[in-house]
Formats: sequence, structure tokens, C-alpha cells
Amino acid sequence: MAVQPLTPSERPLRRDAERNRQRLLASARELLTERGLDVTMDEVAHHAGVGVGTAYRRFASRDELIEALIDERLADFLALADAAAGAADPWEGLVSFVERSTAMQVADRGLKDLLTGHQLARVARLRARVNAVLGGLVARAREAGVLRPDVEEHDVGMIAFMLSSVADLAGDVRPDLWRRYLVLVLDGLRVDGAGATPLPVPVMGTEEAERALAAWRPRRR
Amino acid sequence: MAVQPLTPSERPLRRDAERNRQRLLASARELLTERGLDVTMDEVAHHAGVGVGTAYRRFASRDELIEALIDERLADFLALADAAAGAADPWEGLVSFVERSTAMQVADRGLKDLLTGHQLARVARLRARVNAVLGGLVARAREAGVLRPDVEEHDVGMIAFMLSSVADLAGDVRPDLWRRYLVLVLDGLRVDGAGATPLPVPVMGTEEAERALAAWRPRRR
DNA sequence: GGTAAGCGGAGCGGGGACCTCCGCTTGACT
DNA sequence: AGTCAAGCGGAGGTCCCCGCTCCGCTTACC
Repeated sequence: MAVQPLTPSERPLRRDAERNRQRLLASARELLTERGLDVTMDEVAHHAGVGVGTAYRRFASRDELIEALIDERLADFLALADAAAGAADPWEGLVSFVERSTAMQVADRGLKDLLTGHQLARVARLRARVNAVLGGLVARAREAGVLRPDVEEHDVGMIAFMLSSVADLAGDVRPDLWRRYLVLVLDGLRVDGAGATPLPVPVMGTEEAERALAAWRPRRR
Repeated sequence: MAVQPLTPSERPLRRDAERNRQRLLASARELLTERGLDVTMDEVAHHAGVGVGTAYRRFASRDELIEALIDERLADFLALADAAAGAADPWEGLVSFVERSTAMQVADRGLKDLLTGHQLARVARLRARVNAVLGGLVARAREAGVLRPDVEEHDVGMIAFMLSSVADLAGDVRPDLWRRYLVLVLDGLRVDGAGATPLPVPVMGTEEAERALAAWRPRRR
């Protein structure tokens, strides 16, 4: 009697195989967060405690493994934009978006690479959606008279990128340095002459800067 | 009768050799400016119209060739700081330094790599000298009451770096985009509530941004 | 206990960068 | 004009990194 044929996707993996698959995904998630999109397959496999061969049996290629993890990151980012746009006070919403999206990119190198480096239709679509959301927020803030009128929604992403570059340079030496410049820039964005917001973080002095520069590697070609 | 012995450095090069040496230096200068410190020896030689062998006969190694060109760049940068510090109006001096040092790093990728990436005692010393000069300028600006008092000299270099990162991302698509954020940041630095300076440059819109991102390669590991 | 599924990791192929080697060319000096 | 050291080009050696494959051994499952 014929056994019910199973397509490969239906037949469950052997227990050890499934466990290794999960380990690989977890390892990739972790390394993507820490080191960005250009982790190697060997790194992911080794960090997961399995051989490279095992990695390639589960995922046809490095790209397939990485793409399997992209969507969850993009979803988080979009959720952030939606949350900011939903804020009652549009200025608060704007500040929250700039601050949290920078923080997110600083904490997750892979997300930053994705948003700035990757050629992928999904990512372009996400950028468009986020910009649409931000457009509404910026318009509201402008109408409320708190935002200088010549600032546009496309400025928001650029500012987050700019701040995350500060974080790149400061690295582990001063991972929160970018917040200092966040405040400077926000004070430049605001309309009122209400005076300066106190800067939240000390500068990076000479000796710290030297350490940061020593550790910094400008990113790939 | 013994010929006057010549040390290798005294004996003049044959005319063609000297000409090729000059071509190599010119080629390296050009490529350093355009592409940064990680130009390869093959590129320099080829761009000079000579073979690699010739390049290595004149310069013991890639590093030797590049280091031969570093000092002239650092000198330019220091001159900039001195000029800014010499301005009658300290605010103007500060603006001029941020603007011109960013412009310089945008125009000269090699200088930016040098200032941010390179481990070299000379560079660290230069940074120290520049910061000393800026310290005086910042103090004068603060005393004049135009600069928010919590800004320090180390902020100045960081801001220039931040702006030049914008230029990196915008690339050839919008090489002057950074000036927009320069104004935003300067408005954040200024004390008076005199209102916002008009932004000098349009934002980078969606389609431009996509083009810029397509062309952008995050820098080397 | 039999067997297909799974495993690890040495190693292949390809690319890039630095640098060397050597047979040919050329400037300089008689 | 002839000699020849100095100079030249660029193929290719070496090394390293990365994606991916292959195959002899191990293990989960029935």
C-alpha cells in the first residue's frame, strides 16, 4: 500500500536537524545584530556550534539564510514609525521617531546595513511606507508651529543616519554619544526661541576619541 | 682615480625614471583624493601609465608611497584651523571651520580616511593641535555669548564628521546635501532665538535617495 | 538493528591585494 | 655609434578570505 507522499516541506525534520536549524537562525540573528549584513556563513555556523555543511543543508545559500531574517527587522522598524505617527503631540512623535530609530540602528548593525546598504525591493518599499508615515507627522508638526517649515519628511531619515554615523565612530567607547548631537539637531529643528535643551551626554574628549578611532574600521568598500 | 662616491640618494635618477616618479606621485595624489587611503598599488601604477614593477622600484611599499603624501594634506587641514581661529568674529570663525573642514573632507576622501581611520602618531598629533586651536575659538565664541555654553571644542570635529557622513551617503547624487544639515546644526549651536537660517539646499527626495543608496558602498570592514 | 537522514569540516574555486622576477628597452656617457 | 647599467612592464607567486561542496562517519527513528 502506497505511503502518503509528502512534499519535502511537509516531512518534518529529524529532531537534531530541526534543533540545528533553530540554532543557526538564532546565531544568524545575533551576528546580524552585532556585526551587520556581511557576516560569513562560517561565522554563523561556528557560532551556532555546527559545521558549515549543516548550514548549507538547511539554507541553500548565505543570502537565503539572511533574507529569512530580514522581514522581522523591517517590521520592527515600520512599527516604530507607526507608533511615532500615532503620538498625540506631533513634536513628541517626531522626537520619538528620530531618537528611537537611531537607537535601533545603533543597537542593530544589520538593520542599519539593510536600510542604507541593501538593494532589495522590499527595503525600498519599506522606506517608501515609512516616509509616507513620516510625511503626515511632519505636516502635523509644521501646522502645530513647532517645526521649522523648511524641514521635510526626508530629512528625518537622513538625520537618523547622521546620528548613527556618530555612534559608529564612537563605537563601544561612547555608545551613547550620538544623543548629544540628537539634542543639538533637535534644537535646530525647533521653531521656538525657547532656548537650548541641556545636552544629555558629555563630549568625547581627546583620549576617548583616540581610543574610538583606534577601534574604528570604516565599513566595507 | 676614484670617482666621488655617491650615496644612492645623491645620484640623480635617469630622466625617464624621474618622470615616472613624478607621474606616480601625481597619480597617487589624485586617487587618494578621489577614492581614499585604500587605493591599490596596481591602480596607482596603471593610472600613472606605468607598470607595477616601476612603482615598486621607486617606493618600497604601498605604505611608503602613501605616507609620502600624507603631510601635505595634514598641513592644509591645520592651516584651515589656524585661519578659522584668526577670524575677527569668533562665530564666523567657527562656522567657517565647520563648513570648510567638512567641504575639505568631502572633496578629499583620503583626508577623511586619514583623520578618522588612520593609526599614525603624526595624525594624532595633528588632531591634538587642531583641537587646541579650536579650544581657543570655542572659548571666544562662548564668551561672546553666541555659542551655547555646553558646546566644547571636541564637538566641532564630531560635527564635521557627522556632516561628511551625510555627504558619503548622498554621494555624487547630491554632493552638496550636507550643507542643509550644516545649517540645521549651526542653528542648534547658536544661542540667540533670532530664528532659523533658511536652509540652503533641497532635501534628497525618494528617488534621489534610492539612487544614492544604490551607488553607496559602506566603507571597508 | 537497519537505514535514510544528518553531520562536520577539509578543501575546491575564485577573487583580490601586495610584491617579485626577469627578459626586453632605453638613456647616458664615451 | 656602441656599450651597458638603469629602467621598464606585467605575468605570476603568495597569501588570505569567502562561498560552497563532498564524502566518510554518526545518529534518530521505526
